[in-house]
Formats: sequence, C-alpha cells, structure tokens
Amino acid sequence: MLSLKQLRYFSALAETGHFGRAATLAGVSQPALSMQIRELEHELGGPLVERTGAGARLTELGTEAIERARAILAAVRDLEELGDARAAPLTRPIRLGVIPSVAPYLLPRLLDLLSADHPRAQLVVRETITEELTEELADGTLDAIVVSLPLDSGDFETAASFDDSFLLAVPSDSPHADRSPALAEAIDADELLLLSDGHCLRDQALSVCHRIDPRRLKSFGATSLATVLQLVAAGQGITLVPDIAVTAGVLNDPRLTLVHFARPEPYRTIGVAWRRNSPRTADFEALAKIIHRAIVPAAEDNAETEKESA
Amino acid sequence: MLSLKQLRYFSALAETGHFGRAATLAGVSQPALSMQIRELEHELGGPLVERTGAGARLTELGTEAIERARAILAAVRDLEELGDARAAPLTRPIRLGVIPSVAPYLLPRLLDLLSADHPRAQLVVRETITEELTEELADGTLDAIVVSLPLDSGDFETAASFDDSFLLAVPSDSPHADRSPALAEAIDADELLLLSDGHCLRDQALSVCHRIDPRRLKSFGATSLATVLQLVAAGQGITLVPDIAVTAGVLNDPRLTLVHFARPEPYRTIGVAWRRNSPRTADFEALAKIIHRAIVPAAEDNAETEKESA
DNA sequence: TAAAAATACTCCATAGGTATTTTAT
DNA sequence: ATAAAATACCTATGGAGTATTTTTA
Repeated sequence: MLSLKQLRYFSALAETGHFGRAATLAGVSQPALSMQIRELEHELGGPLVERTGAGARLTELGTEAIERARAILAAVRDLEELGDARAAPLTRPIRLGVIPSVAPYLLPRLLDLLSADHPRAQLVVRETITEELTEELADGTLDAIVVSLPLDSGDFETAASFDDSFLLAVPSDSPHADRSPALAEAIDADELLLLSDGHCLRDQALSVCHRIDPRRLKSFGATSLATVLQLVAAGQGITLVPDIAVTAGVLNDPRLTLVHFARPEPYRTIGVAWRRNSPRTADFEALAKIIHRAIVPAAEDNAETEKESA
Repeated sequence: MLSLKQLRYFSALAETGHFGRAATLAGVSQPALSMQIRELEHELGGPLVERTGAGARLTELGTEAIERARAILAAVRDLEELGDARAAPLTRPIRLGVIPSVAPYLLPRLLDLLSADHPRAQLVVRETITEELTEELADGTLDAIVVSLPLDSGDFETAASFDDSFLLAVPSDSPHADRSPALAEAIDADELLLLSDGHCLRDQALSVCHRIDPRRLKSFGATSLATVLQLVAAGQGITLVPDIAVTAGVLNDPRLTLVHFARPEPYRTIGVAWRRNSPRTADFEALAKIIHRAIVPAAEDNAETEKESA
C-alpha cells in the first residue's frame, strides 16, 4: 500500500538526483530510502529512476509521478495546517515569493506596515521570476506569491492588490524627453532596453509596444531594473518602468526623465496568488489588502507631486 | 507525522459515523482505528469528531478536514493508476456515472459499440443526478461521468460528445400538437410537467421556458422521463424531451406527439467529465468520442426519417 | 578503481489484535 | 442498562540502522 513516506523520499530523490544525498535530506539512511523507492516502483508498476553510476535520473514515468507526488505532499501540508489556520490571522510565517520588478519597491513598505499593524506576522521572502514562483507555490515551497495577474498556469486563487501603470524612462537629452505624452508606437526596437527573458516586465513592455519584433531587441541579460535604468541614464537606450519603481523614489538621477504614456495609460495588475485549497486563504486575502494599503496611498501622493512639478 | 493510513481510516469513519463499523470497513479492529484517529486529531490540533453515545459526528474542523483528506486519497489513487494507464487504452474498467435523462437512451448503444470496437473495455455504470455524480467523481468513487456541460462545480476536465436538442412532447389531442414549430413562450406553468428537483433536465427546461416561475409548477416528484411521458400521454400536461430520448425510439405511443421548437432549437451539450489530473485522460477522451459515434449517426438517421414523414 | 546503489542481517518502534474498562444516553 | 469508544497489554510486522557486496562509468 502506497504511503506518504514513499512520496516524501521520492520527492527528496527527485530533488537531489542521488540516493545518498536524498537519504540525508530525508533524514534517513541510504538503504532505508532505497527500499522505499523500490517499494514505490513496485506499487506504480515500473522504474521511477534510471540508476546510473553518477546517481539517479527520473524516467518518463518518474517525471509524471513526481508531479503528482509533490501535489499530494502539498495538499497534505495544507491539511496539516488546518488546525493552525484557525488561530488568529497573520500570526504564522508566510513564505512569500515576489517578482523582481516589484520586490525592491514593495518590500520596504510592506514590512513597515506589517510590523506596525500585525507585529506577530512574519515574512520569509524569495525573489525570482514568475515561472519559478508558480512552481514553488505549486509544490509547497512557497505559501503565496506576489505576481502580475492574471496567472495562466496552475491551480491558484488570486486577489488583486493594485494597478501599476507603466512610464517611459528616457535619457534627459533624448528627443523622447520632450514628447509628452509618450506614444508606444514611437518606440524603436533598437533603442528599447529590457530585462532578460522570463521576466514578466519584459513581456508586459513588449505587449505595450506590440509593434516591436522581440527578435530585433538588443539582448544583454539584465536581471534587475536598476541595471537597465543605469544603461538608460548612460544614454544607451530607453525602457519602460512600472509606476511602483517611480513611487518608491529610487529615480532621482538627473540624467533620467520619466514620461507618462498617452491615456489610457498602459498598466499591469499586481496581486497575490496562493494554492487553491490552502487553509490560509484568509491570511493571503488579508495580505493582498495590506499590500494595497502599502502601495496605493503612496502612489496617490506621488501623482500629486508630479502634477505640481508639471 | 501524518500518514495516508490515518486519512483512510478517517474517511471510513466519516462515511459510517461509527468507530466500529468504520473499523470493519477499513479491515482493522476498532481500537486500531481509534488510535489512528486520535493520532490524526493530535496532528491537526483539534477533535475531528464529536463522540456521542450513538457514534461519531464530524466537527467543523472534521468537515473541512474530510474534504481535503478525500481529495488527497483520490490523488493517491490516481497516482497508483499511473503505471496501468500506460497500458493500451480502454482496457481497464471505467466506473461511469450517467445522468438519468441520458442513461437509458445512451447505454444500450454505447455498450454495443464498445463491445464491438474495444472488446476488453468494461463499464461499471451508476445513474443519478449531477450533484451526486460530481461528488462521487471528486472523491474517486467514480472515474468519469456523462453529464450536461458546462459543469460549474469541481476541478474537472471535460470533453463534449454531442448536442442534444429539446422537443416538446404533448398529448396528440392538445392544441400544441397543431402549432408547429413550438414556441417556448406559449407554454403555461400549469400545463408543464417536469422531473423532480435536482435533475438537470428540469433546470434546462426551465431555462428554455424562462418566462415560467418554477414555484408555480405542479410538483409530483417524478424521477424518470418515462413516468413524465406517461402523464403527458394521459393528457395531464406537456413536457420537454431531449432528442436522445426520441432518437432511441422509445416514443411510439400514438397518444403522444412531438413538436420541434422554432429555430434556433434549444439544446444542451452532453459530454464526459473526469478529475483533472486523472492519469486516464486518454481513456476518457476516447470514451467521449465513442459516445459521439454512438449517438450522432443515429440522430442523423432520425432527422432523415422526420423529414420524410413531414 | 571509485562512487553509488543494492543486499544482508539485526533491532526496535509501532501498528494491530484481544480482553477489558470507562463513558454516555 | 446497553452500546460505543477508550485503555491495557501483548505480539509481530516491517522500517531503519550498520556493515558489506555488487554494479557501472
């Protein structure tokens, strides 16, 4: 009869690709793990890993099985949390993933607000691209993620926190700096600088500038918006920045000018996603609201300031 | 550490509401089951059942937990089937649920076709209303269900098999019998006879006759279309019949007349649904196609016949 | 020939069984 | 008073450890 122990060991084995290290990870001896894997293979009617001299590599059956196994283990973890979740909300640590184009601007405010309003709340933060975040959310490594909505992948529930409009960042001496409001159609492929592949901000910018063929873009593998902005300041090109980065006030380089787009301004929606069926839904909905409060008043202040300076 | 054994026992306990009978169902002694339940309660941090003199009743925590437990057990069952599913398609029995307004007309043809084309295929059929079917599908009691699409509940994948248009069945001496095509607006609440609550055919008929207030309908608790048609034949009223019932040729009572609705004819879509993530997706998609083949040629024949007789 | 996984063998934790007591209606 | 669940106690299965052998790159 199939057991969770087998699935836990199998998950460790898939992670490490190595019986010995998997055993260490699972906190048991190598033969103990080997036995359970063998038993699991017997239950499922075929080999899950190919034993090589260098370790273990998942078979086709193993690849299908590990996905299901991880989903089951995540569901079990959710079930285990049922009791705790009935306690006061936001009193247990949340392992939170955040996309790179939001993390550095959101987190300071969020952590401030959180420690003020919910002193017992605790965040463990991880920053990476959406694809990895959704994977880790699905397999239970993360409890919730802050991403651009809607999400197409996975079986998640979501709550929107705020709309984040795009602005055009150009060198102050560029002709773009005079043209206000900016038009997406006026942007050329050979001047546009974007984050590397996989970053949702890149895809969003491309959908704003739908005229541009992505293959004609310069590619230089930047993974942080700050880097791209340095290049823009140095006159290497122009880029799209999300309002949240502007609002956070990190852009006071005189070599940079920010231009609003013509109405309707393009924007993305940032929100929280979590595993459907997570017992902590209340926690995550509360978190989405707190993120809203962390961003929206500040954004309005900023809008005021810009009107004054205009 | 939480184990599947605990969940299996808990599921049995929730089903029987009785430690002793649950133990029998699970194939262990009562104390063994009691111990595991107690351990599970400890893991989840609260009582799952309220012990009464007469047995055990789920607590609030228990109600939430049993849903998750059943989902986990279903996922485990799916995982266990992974290996088998890699065998030839349609070689393992399918536990199939079918709604009552389809079952008697579909099954004879389906079983015929199946035994001709896939001699090794085997169906275990259960007939009941959609709500029960979806529940049993979700908890793994059924492998697939044949229902009217779209389904609003549950985490299911679906494949449409055929469109099933509605006709009006009236007593041959009714004024409706002359009016052709029929108009939904001409139907009165006090002449319309429908299946009892919960049958999707009832809801579908009501949405065709959207003008009618359901509270004004005669209610007599019929659970089979054949019964309703008997009443219509006896002059008690009129009803909507799905084309599939007509095509099956069960309606040759001279006291009954079938009237087509004005174009566009109202219809419902019948298809197959199964648990998303079931490893037997290929089986069920094949089944949906076979159901299509079982119904559609026959329906076309019937359409021919009707044109000739008109 | 090294590293990795499987086998051999022993031990002990624990799940489960029977008998009995406690509890609730 | 009676049915149901919990407790006590014993047994045995099987999961896990150490030591060792076999495999494969």
